[in-house]
Amino acid sequence: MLEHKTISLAEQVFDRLENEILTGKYQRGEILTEMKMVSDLGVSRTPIREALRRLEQEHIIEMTPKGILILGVTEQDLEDIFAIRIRIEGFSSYNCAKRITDEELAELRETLELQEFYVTKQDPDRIKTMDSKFHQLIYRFCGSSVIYDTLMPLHKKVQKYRKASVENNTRAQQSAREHRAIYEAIAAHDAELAEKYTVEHIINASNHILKKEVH
Amino acid sequence: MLEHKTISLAEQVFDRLENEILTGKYQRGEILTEMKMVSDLGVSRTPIREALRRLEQEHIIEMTPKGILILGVTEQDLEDIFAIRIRIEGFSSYNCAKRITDEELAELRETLELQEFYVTKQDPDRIKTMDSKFHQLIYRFCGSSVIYDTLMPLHKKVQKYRKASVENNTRAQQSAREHRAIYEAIAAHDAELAEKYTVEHIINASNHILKKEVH
DNA sequence: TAAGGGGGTATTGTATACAATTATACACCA
DNA sequence: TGGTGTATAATTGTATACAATACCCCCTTA
Repeated sequence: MLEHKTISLAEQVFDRLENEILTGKYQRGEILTEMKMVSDLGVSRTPIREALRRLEQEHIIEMTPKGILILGVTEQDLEDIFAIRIRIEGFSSYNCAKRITDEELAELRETLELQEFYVTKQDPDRIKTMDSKFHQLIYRFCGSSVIYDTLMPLHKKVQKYRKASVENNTRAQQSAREHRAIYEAIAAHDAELAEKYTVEHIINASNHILKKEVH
Repeated sequence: MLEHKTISLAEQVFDRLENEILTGKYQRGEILTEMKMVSDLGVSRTPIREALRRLEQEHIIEMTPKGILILGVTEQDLEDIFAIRIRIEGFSSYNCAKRITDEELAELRETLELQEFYVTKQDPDRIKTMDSKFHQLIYRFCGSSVIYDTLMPLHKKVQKYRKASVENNTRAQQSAREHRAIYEAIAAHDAELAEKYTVEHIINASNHILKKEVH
């Protein structure tokens, strides 16, 4: 029997607030109050505070006596995030290639094909969603919750900056091709190749998003 | 003026529970209840739950309808942790060497000298404390909250397994020497060397803790 | 005898009431 | 006029009361 785990309000509030902050709904330095969230979300302070504690742990907000200080993700954070991802995201794909199941592979493939489809349709929002999901699936399928917990927060924090990237059609096409190469390596269970292609992909994404591209 | 930030009960409970779990006070699979914690800690459920949400985010517990399920850190987790630390901890030291201030350097040095002192005294508990603090200071002084947030949880999760390591006097001496080399490189602001020595140190620690040492 | 349903209990999940702390504005004094 | 102390208001921090849910045991019945 499938256990249909009910999602608590605390969890829902966390997801929503995290998403709003990481997509740039609030400015860094802005201060909210818990009571404002109570009226905005229609939920009592208890689950809101449980969510806020987690957001504080991720260092994207700070709970101060004046209210909830929005920190978000700075450009400097972004540089550090990519410096780290370049060093470990390949390891994630390496492990994934070694232990992925056929069923998981099918889900990864479907995500990739949707991404390719939306690239031809030039639908940036959906491209972004599938691009992001592709990476997240690899984190999940690599078989290590430690890798997942390490990479997931870094990946999520790039959200706001990723959108501009996929709106560039040339980059969107290139990104899809790179994902295809990573997928093929994983499907062939060629760990070394999957790692190599992933590192190259993160380097390219980093260069594009950080606007360090050589002309 | 120094702002003397008062530490909330939620924060204190988090620190205490995290420490108890990561030092192995509870067995993996064991189930506690919030009410038990209320009577143990003399604090109401509210701050306890805020702490539990954070521990759940770190994947060292799980909040289930039956109670608080202890997950802790498995041997497999440990392997993944070191695989990741080998790849990024050098980067942390690299940055640290580049931007550390004289004041921070003094604190790092004092910690190292205490470690060396306790090694001669053969005091495993204090060796462990100073060994751990040395790494944590580098995370702090590297100037990136992203690096800090990434490495700190990984480092903390090794706690339980580190103790056995420092009780081996030969390894304790070697570890102190390695820290000394890292410190000297950082003090000389030689980023490349600091990175090199740090990677070697993590590899050695990994080999020793994971008992993969070549005989 | 085995399978399925129902009630009771223990637990977490949520809302609300109360306490404590902090910042701010303002008055007062040097 | 500047600084300092105090009172007040707004916010977070904590405790408690209430709701919902899942599980377990036992009873019933085919």
